[in-house]
Amino acid sequence: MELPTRYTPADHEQSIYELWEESGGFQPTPDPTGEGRRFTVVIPPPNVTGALHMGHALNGTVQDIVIRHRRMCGYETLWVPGTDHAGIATQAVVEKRLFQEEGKKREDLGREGFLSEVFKWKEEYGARILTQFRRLGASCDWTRTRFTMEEDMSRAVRVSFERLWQKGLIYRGMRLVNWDCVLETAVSDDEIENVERKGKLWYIKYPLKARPGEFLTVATTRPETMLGDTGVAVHPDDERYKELVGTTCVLPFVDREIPILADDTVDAGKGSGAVKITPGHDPADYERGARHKLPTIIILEKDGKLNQEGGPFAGLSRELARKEVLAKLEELDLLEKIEDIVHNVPLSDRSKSVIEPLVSEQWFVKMEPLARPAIEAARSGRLQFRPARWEKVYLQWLENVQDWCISRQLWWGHRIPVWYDEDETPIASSEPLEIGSPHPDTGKPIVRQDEDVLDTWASSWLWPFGTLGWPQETKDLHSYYPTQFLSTGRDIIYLWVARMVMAGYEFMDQLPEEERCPFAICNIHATVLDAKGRRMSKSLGNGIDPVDMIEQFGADAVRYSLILLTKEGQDTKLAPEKIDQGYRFGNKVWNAARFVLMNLDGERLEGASSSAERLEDRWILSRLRETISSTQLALEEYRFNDAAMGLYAFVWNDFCDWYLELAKPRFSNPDDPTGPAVRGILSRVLGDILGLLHPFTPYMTEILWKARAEALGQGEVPMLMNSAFPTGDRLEADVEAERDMERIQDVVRAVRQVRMLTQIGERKPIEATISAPKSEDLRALEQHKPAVCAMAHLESYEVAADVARPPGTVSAVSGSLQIFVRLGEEVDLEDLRTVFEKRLGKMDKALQGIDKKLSNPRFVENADPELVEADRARRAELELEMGMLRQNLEGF
RNA sequence: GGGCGAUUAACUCAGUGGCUAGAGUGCCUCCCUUACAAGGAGGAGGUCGGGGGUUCAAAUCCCUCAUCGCCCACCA
Repeated sequence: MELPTRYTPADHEQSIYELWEESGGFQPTPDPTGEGRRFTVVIPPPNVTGALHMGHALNGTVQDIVIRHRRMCGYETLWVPGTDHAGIATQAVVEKRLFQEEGKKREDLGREGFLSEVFKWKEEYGARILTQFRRLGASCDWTRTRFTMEEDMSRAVRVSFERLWQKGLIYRGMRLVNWDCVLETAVSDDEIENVERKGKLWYIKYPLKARPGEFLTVATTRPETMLGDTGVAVHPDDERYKELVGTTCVLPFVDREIPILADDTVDAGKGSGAVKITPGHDPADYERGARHKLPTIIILEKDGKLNQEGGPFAGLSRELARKEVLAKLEELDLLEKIEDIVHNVPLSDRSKSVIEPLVSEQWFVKMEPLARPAIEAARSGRLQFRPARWEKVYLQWLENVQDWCISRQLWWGHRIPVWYDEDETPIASSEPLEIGSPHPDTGKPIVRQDEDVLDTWASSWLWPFGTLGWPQETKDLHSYYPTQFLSTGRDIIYLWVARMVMAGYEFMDQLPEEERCPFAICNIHATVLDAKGRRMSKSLGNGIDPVDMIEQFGADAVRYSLILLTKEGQDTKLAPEKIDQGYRFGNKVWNAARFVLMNLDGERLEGASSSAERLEDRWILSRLRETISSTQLALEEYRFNDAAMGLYAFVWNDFCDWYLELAKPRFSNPDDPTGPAVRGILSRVLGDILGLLHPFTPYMTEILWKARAEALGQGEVPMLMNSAFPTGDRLEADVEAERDMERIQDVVRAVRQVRMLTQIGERKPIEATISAPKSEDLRALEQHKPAVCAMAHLESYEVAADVARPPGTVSAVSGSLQIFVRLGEEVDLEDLRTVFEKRLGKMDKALQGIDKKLSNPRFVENADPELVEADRARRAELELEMGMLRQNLEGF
């Protein structure tokens, strides 16, 4: 196979992906060890409205790394893909499009007609994001792709609802909910966002009933809601108002007499110290109203217009009503003053419109009983968060959990499986009830099904087992539940993660307690920000499209860059040029592989690891062993960044910069007897590098794997994806080789430094004399002359335990080693002197630090003896090296 | 109001009690050396946000302040 000098991802990615998919490797295959190890991940189902963004790309990469790694380790792996119908979001998108393109509202089409429009839309766009996941290289089992609105999932939702109903955990009630006036539905507390905005605080005078001409002033940011007031509250200890408590005032415009009462939730320091109570339209007032048994008056229609309770303002929109109310108050001289303030305004996540708290009839789930086992799951360690600090966030929400408003006044979603008879007696049923059939409890004919649909999370919380077939006892459910790893963003810890855990414990009760938690690890990935540290968003237009990046740099580069940039859970600022780092690394691997392969020539190379003939061979194999084991450990512990950084350093610094360079003269010389050995080792190390990198950069490694097999004359080999992850089984740690190699690197670097700083020239052949007072250094340098000479471009050198500086030479110093290099006539030593002086300065500082420690008896007594010994040795070394540096500086 | 995270080289980030505090990018010098110039070699550059404390020893642990960001909170 001819490999171009640059890696060109676009030429390979699609065909490689097809090969993977056709191989069946994305589908689970039994653990070959017979131990039955399984590893399951369910994808956080992206919204069908969505397109891949950087958060998805990062999370997709993380999941794919885990899955590919476990697959290569022999686990029976399954990664379940799918999409979420995302009730509100999708309905809003389709409604908007319908209105813009055809000028129609959903009511014009009717429920059936509208739903078929949404399904059409879903068919057209729903798969797009999954296609983009494929481009990323995601090794999902696409034969198991699920959608939260498909029939099986709908049934799962109905069954879950019925079960909660039977346990008495579902109730219907008039409650204050967050109302989205644009989408005309209730939304949950978790779907609103408080945004700080400039506003005004209006001070309104309410006439006192018993004292004509006197007023009680209340302050409000929402004057129009006064039409729904049914009381005024002051703090019980507030001297200003004490005597008014128990009396009444009269609400302007509607002439309602409302009581003035004392409530200790009132903050006397805020506003006027008196707060109007609007139980129908304010959460705090709802509580106060209930406490004091005040009536609740609802003044808004579903679309935000005032109803007949608005009196003279009936029919106006809430915005207009506010203006009119204020104008009228002004006219009546009831407006005392106006203050400018900054306050929080609740906005709907979906429509971005201001939420109106509104009392309405909704369905709720009692959450406290469901929360208990979910809390216990985290406390007991059965569920672990990565990073661990997110556990606190999870627990805090669960411990203060509010009942869940699960009804939505939408059409796109799972219709609430509740039917009513002619007396409006409700009954939940997992099997749809026919109109006219008898009500299971009352026997009276069923007349209608509830109009509302369920919150979208009422289906997504079933995802980890619903996708595996629940409520049926399928083989998949048996085999793959519970899952091992879930990775998602922090913004849905409450919305989704906590609810999935609750659902797992609640609905998987056929399993023993310890197997119900839907996943063992919940990984909260980093947030990808723009270059300025802002969230990427459509409105800011600062998003970086992963698909663009994949097209420009390749999927491997996007994956590797994202992992290099995101130390576990730490947010990252991303700019397109940062993807370049991943590409450059890929290109480095590509070229290293190309170089190795062009020198293999179809030789059969076996037993590479046992034929290490030279120091560098032993060294690279020892380094390889260390890299394999640290990568394996990091991946087992979900430390992706550590793994990627470690591989980066091993491949680039150890393998390319040193081993390949040392290998060059050996196989370019046909007479070199170590040629076969070096080729064997190169092929071995390359093979393992490809295996280690495969979870991170699957495409490129797969191509190179095939090329390697060809170069080795192996013919058809299994794809890398389906091959075993490298193990260091046949490798041993070689401490001596690593130590010797370090000395050699020291010498080479020292010579290079002298060459550069004195402008001898990097490659000019020179001779050297080395003083190596330590016996092991002396041995190493005598033994490994070819390596030193090759890398430092020395013709030859002499080495002895103690050598005086020969005349006409300058010396490079490294540790206890001194390398004397013969210089030409006119050489400028200034740069070298500067560097040596600077180094001396640093070393002197270090020496002082050590002296301070060693002269302190408490250190010598308390510290680890090994540490003290190390410091003594270090001190001796420093002194020696400094002495040599000084001597040299004198000679300059 | 409460909680969490961040603050280390010009930039983006590693480093959680003990080597002369590291990497990538950028910068300076040299090199097209037959894998890669999207490369190689060498170099410059940091009082680790401020202050206090614990310790023989602090970028690292504790307290406090500052700045930035995120989340939660009845937000009149």
